[in-house]
Amino acid sequence: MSKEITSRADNYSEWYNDIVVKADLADHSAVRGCMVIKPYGYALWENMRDVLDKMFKDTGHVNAYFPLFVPKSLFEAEEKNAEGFAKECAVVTHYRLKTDPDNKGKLIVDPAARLEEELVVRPTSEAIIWNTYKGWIQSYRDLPLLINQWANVVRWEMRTRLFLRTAEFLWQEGHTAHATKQEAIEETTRMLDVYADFVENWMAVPVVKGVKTPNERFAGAEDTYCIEALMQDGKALQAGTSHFLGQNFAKAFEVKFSDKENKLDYVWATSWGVSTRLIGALIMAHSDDEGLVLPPRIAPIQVVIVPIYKGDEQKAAIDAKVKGEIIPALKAAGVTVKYDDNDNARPGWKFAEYEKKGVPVRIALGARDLDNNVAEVARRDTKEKNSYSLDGLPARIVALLDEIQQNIYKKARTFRDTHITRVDTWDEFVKTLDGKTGFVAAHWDGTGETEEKIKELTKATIRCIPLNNEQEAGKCVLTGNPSTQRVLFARAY
RNA sequence: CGGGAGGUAGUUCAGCCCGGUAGAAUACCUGGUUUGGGACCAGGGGGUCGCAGGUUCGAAUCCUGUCCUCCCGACCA
Repeated sequence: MSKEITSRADNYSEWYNDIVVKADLADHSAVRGCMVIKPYGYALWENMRDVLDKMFKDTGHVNAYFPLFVPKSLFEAEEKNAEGFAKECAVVTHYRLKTDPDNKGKLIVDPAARLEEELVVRPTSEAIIWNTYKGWIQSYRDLPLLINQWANVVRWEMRTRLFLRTAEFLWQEGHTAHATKQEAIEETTRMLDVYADFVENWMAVPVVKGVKTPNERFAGAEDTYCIEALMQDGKALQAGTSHFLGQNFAKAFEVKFSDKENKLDYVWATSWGVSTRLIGALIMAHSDDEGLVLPPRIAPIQVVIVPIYKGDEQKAAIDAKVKGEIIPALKAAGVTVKYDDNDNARPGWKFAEYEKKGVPVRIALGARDLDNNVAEVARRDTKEKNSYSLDGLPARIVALLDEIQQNIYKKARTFRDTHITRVDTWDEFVKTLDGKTGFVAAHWDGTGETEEKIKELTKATIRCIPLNNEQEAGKCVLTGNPSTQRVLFARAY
């Protein structure tokens, strides 16, 4: 039945690709490393975006839009940031094409149209934004400046995977300026909390909040906070980051403000972002060998209704019930519903199709059901089917959607919790990574050298130092040097 | 960027070694019968064989280049 989708056991990578393509989320494009997000996938992104956008606005942020291009001189102003991204920047060098004199009908880059200064296609927007903020901020009265933008960015990746790592992707980036260090740090953690709230309560993906080690930190940041999620194959995925940028960008772009005492000081900055990568996380956290499994709260279609009938008479009776009563009631209850009465496809085909696409609830309604005043309700997460009375059906569906949301979160949560393994020896460390997989909580001596060595030996990186981490004396799992706390290691996407 | 595999109908693939009028299944269209887990019968339409060169009387097939995809590495603040 599900022969179209490679099973996870057979080939996890292919399974992932199959889900993306066959659930109609996205396609490869003619451009290397770039994807086409299809309407169903984009609808999912729009739902995610709308929820996040509201959360940002509820925490005082406003949206704006900054240019795609960053002059190279601006880009290089904050040295560490520029260095960090240098290897993966697309660069615009010319502004004109012309007809190839040697090859009619073909175009070549016009060598006479070279730009005096190259333009970097933004891999992130700190540079252009801080250059702009310089003109917007004079006094403490202009602060805090709380701006977000929804945009595309380009990072020239060697190896790409739909949603997880593409050369161009969609995201939001928040860029804020504050009068005090304390306030900027509070903003950083506030937005981390917003991300965790969204990913756990809307996407139903449990996350660990933590801080990155200096090695894994955003280039140009003082501290990088992150939320880390665990995928079904036991690999970790960074689902969002929030950076405390200190005064690095303020200094690089000369952004000063006068405080109440009329003293000049550099402002304090944060930036934070989540991207279409979240869709990759969503897929790998919940989906199964039959296809996508979507949490009801962000599913583009929450309920699909499939009529089962013989002849026009039965169809008319079902139509009347569905269009006249069920759909209006569901819509009134805030449920997104699709009635698929397309006569070209048989019910069985539709069942398989909507399972593949991860629609949380399916209602099948036939003539027999009408006689009994019931409907067959199937849930995507457990594949259970039950008949429910048509009286009170909308309320039952609303409750069921909520149950599904809770259930898939719990399932992912249990998987995550049982895949955090405390280990104290190198032997266990390696065995856990290779066998059980998941997060390994181990002592680390705090040095970048040890972190590098472990990465080299096992391909595992320190995903984060969890927030409010328990302090506990121990010995580094690799070097045996003293350590004060355990950190989370994992192989990661 | 290295190593391997691949690109032929909307899709999955055969044909290529050994050059000679482009194939199957499925999807699609028309008509009919159907409809409770991927329906059936009959008829029909659809492909510059990724793209560009070359060899040849003749290229999906041989040669060169190039683009794209997949797998494994390297890379990934």
